[in-house]
Amino acid sequence: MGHAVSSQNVDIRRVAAEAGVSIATVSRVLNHPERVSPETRARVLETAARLGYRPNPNGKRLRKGRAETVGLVIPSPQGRFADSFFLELLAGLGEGLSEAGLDLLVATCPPGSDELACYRRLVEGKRVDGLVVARTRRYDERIAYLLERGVPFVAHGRSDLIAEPYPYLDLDGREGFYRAARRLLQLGHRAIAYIGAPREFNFALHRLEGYRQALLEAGVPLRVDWILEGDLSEESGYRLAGGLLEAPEPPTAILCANDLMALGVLRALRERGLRAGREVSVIGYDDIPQAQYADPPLTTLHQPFREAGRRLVEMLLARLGGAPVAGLQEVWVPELVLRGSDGPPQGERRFP
Amino acid sequence: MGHAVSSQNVDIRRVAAEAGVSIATVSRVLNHPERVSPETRARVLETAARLGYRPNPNGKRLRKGRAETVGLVIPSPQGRFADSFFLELLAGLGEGLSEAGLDLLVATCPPGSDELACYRRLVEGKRVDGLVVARTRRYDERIAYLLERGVPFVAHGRSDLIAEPYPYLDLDGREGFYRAARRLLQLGHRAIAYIGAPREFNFALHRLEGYRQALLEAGVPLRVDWILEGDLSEESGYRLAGGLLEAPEPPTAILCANDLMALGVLRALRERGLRAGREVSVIGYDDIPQAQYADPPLTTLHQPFREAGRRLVEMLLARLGGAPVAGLQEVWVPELVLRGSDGPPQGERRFP
DNA sequence: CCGGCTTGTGTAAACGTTTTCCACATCATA
DNA sequence: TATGATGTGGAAAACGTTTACACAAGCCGG
Repeated sequence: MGHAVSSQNVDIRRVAAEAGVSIATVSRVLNHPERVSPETRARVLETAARLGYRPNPNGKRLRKGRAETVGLVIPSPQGRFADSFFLELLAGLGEGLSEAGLDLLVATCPPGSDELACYRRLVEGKRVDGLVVARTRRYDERIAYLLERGVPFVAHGRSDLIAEPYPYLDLDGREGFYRAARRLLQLGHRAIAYIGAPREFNFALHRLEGYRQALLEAGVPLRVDWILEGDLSEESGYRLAGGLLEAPEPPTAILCANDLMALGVLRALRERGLRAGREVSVIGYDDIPQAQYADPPLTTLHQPFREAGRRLVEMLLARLGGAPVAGLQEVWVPELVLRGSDGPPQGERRFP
Repeated sequence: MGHAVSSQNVDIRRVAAEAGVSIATVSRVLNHPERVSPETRARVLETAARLGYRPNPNGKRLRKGRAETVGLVIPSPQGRFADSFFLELLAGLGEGLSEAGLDLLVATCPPGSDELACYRRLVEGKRVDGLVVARTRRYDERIAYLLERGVPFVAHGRSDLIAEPYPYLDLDGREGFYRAARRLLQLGHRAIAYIGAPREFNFALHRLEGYRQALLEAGVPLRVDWILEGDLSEESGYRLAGGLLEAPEPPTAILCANDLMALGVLRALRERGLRAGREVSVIGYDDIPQAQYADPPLTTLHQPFREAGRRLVEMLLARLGGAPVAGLQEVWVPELVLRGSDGPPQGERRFP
């Protein structure tokens, strides 16, 4: 009945005194309830609740030698931070972690500073028990570092050039773009260009590979002047699309390694009076929020980032619990969501 | 010369022994360098560096009774998380905090759960020394709670219904929309509609007030059927714009309380074959990344969230240092950035 | 030449937990 | 009734810091 007390500074000692037991017992009630008799357990729980007792995390952390915290480093680029990926991931991570009673430590890495230093600060400063590594690169020095130090972590995305096994959850860009390209081929397209991502990123090669495979299977020869590399920005999509469209023989479809570049392509089309989904088909990748408000709404590959975040937490928890890496490698297939930016090619069209 | 040692478990005792001093001296060297003689200081620093010593934050936190951590609670709505606001803010906070040697604890608050519980967990669980409160509401129970408990915090945005003073940094929505409305008036518009935000949010009233003031000063009577309230989503902008445009006497300009709704308005216009910036002018608020890629690019009010984040850290630091609230209340004026979605009204136009 | 002040360092006591012993009942069993 | 086995709870030792206090040495002015 007693309502909450001014829980200003109630520690385990206070609870113990109030309940007429030793602090060890209080601790046991909270951490190993089965090792204490039901009567005392009930009594302790009651007084703890009455006093509003919350174990001080720092005492706990110090004693247990753990941080009870998981880290995430977000690179924060110079300009606008258009990247909702991290926010979605964050939501998933946060939900999963709070259920597990762990804290989430977020460090942002300013553009200039080297990223690895941020990781070092968290790891060597014992601020986290484990980490989530996002946006993996082809050879990812962060992963190499964490493996070398034996720090538990999970990666969102693979890093193909790292031999040693580690836990990851990846979205299958190869399969995704294989499906996207097949969609275009089935619509009748044969002149399909590809605007890719910097080779540094691991996913860049996977996506390109999906595109190649689909075309080769369909007997469509690859054209080297239709395989471009952007920097993932809207601007670069716009620029590269301009080049493609001005060429004597422009493609009838353009596949983009991310939505931002696809939006740039849409802009380039609009400027030339071309309609996406009619004269030229465009497919993106990521399904960022803007995609559905684009004109026309962008056909793209959806990646369930929030769900990925939740799953990553489960995997990390397993890893922290000592589970072997073997069972902790997953690849999900992104879903092709059809909107308005793709359609059958229009045979008669010709533009300079 | 000696290169880094296997810094696996080097604690202050180890450094002390190696340097031939007591642990107190090592601690002093690190925390109060001036209280130790230059010679020993140099010797200790050298050995600490050689051993790769990093003070264990948990020991420190326990002893000092502080968490050395600042908290931020991000509400994570159900659907897509289109809100780059938090990411920008996060970047600013992260940069500022890491300079100050503080950690940033991010908690995400799932839609169902009550937000206050998240704050309570952080505060009463002694997980943070201070908090940043974003997206303040007209009467903000989070602020009331923090004030009541005497927890240091800074708010991004004001909460008008709270009497007691507290530190905040706000963007002046009144002034912002006053300027936006004046811009439209100067272009010659007289039929200006307003799509606002839920009254629950504090900024909603400020923005509306700016709109009203500008119109009243210009002698333009307010029309109640032109003052609408959306829910900040693209969808609601689209829907409300539809209503405005179908009316017998549609407005020539629409002011929106955020960019997302403005994008919805643009979509509604496109569907009706109307061009934003020609037949109807549209101005948004926030300058989200999508704004510059919209068709046409959206004229809007820019809010420097990252800079705000940095400043908020400074303010919070001052507050943690015991500075009085008085000097910690700032209001910045957002900047009107002209893009393509506004223009002079076209007198002869009429549509059903 | 001595009391007091300054300067530099060491000793030891916290900070609030968890956990490893141990001690003590209680109880069934021989 | 002695003897383990079992269950329960207490005492105390960590975990790695910071800091109040004590102490020794050196310096100063009287």
